[in-house]
Amino acid sequence: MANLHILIQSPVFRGLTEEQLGRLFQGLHFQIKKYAKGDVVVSAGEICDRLNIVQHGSVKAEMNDYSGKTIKIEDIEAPNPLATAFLFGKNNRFPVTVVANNEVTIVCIPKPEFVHLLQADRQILNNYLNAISTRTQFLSQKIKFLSFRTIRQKIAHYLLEQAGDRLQTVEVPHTQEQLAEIFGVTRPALARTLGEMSKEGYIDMQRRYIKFLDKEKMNKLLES
Amino acid sequence: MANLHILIQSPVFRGLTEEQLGRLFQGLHFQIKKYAKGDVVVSAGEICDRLNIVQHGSVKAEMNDYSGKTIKIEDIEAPNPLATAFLFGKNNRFPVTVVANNEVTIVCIPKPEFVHLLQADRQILNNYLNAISTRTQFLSQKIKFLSFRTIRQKIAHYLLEQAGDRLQTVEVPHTQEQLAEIFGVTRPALARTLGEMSKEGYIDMQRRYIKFLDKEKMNKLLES
DNA sequence: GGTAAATTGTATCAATTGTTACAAACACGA
DNA sequence: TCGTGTTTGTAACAATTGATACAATTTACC
Repeated sequence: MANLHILIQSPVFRGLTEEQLGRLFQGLHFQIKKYAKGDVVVSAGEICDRLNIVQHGSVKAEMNDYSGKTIKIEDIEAPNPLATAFLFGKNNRFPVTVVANNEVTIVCIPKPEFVHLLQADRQILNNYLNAISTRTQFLSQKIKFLSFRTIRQKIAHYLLEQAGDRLQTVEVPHTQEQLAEIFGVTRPALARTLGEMSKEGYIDMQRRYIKFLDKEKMNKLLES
Repeated sequence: MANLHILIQSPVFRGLTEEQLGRLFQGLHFQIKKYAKGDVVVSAGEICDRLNIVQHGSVKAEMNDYSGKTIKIEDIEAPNPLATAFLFGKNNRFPVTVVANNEVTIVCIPKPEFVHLLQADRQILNNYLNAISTRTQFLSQKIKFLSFRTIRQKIAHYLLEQAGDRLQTVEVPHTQEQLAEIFGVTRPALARTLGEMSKEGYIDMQRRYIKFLDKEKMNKLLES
């Protein structure tokens, strides 16, 4: 059997020993597919009825906008799975087209077989549930963030979150450039708003260190 | 054993027969808890190490903003589960405080026991995976939507999505008020933008019926 | 300590959207 | 048919942010 042990490093099979992995894959019905650079691994709209894991190489996920132009979404390196959110759920079609970046091998496990794996091994089950759940949590957070209208609100939310129980000073672990990226705003707009909030007595700011002056006032920003 | 058959209508146990459900719950270690109106079912920050399903009655999920004021997030009616995304994944703490709206009973299955159920019954496994995956898909869609900056882009995205393969006319199944809500903008702003796009030759609009005049031009709006 | 690169502060103007208000068109039941 | 409530069209002004440019400050490295 080919070099499956690399799969132990994938989020789905992590935590297994080589023996366990070997045993589980014995008698399992699966394929290993090879692709050359530029080959289409899956097309957008195709039914997702199998778990694909990149074994070697890397692939890119692309999307077509409505005019047919393709936009690159992300790169997926070995040994990571493709589109774990579309193997189950209401929408069982790949939302993206996946293209090989170089010589690629893909481990391809049909959905019924994978369900067997989930039932047979608690570690795999936990891994998979954790992976999807973590993603859901991440997306929820992101939406919460995007739903704040003004930059002031985003700043307030971010700082209060960072602060947690600490009452005084927060060291921001990002540059303004990065923060602006996270907030989805331009860097000067962020700096301007920080400046305003400083002048208006919300915070006292020394570069990366931000001190709360009036938490109450700041909380009110988030109430609209 | 109490009236567990109602659980068959919950997303987690749907598709099971009463016999199957009965067999699975025999020997299962679980609790049924009762709460009076106003009781706190779970507090925000509490560790989520069990699956809670509302068996009778309804509960509300609340969140504290940073100033301690509580905001109602949603109501959960029987027979639906609480916080399915936080039983697994990196963050295992409830993000919300759950309070009983009336007399409530909650079926409470410890995580290890629930993992047993997932392994023992393929239907439950599929139900649970489908539930989380569908939610992930929903959130992904929503984020894609929120990531469009201008109202024109949101309109273009929405209309092209609605149109699908149809080339001509779309009937919008919402009022402008509702659409504005979905887009996260004010109603007059939406109407204004629709008017502009009409004048500029993107669309021809008769109330709920919108006709594409220049799909190419519209696609270009989404390319920034 | 000095220099180049990175980071931050600030300013100006245009574009977009929110806010508020009111009129016009439509839908529906009496 | 006539009102009445809902939905849509439109307008004026304020607020917010994007875009762009450049100066000031800090940091890192030699």
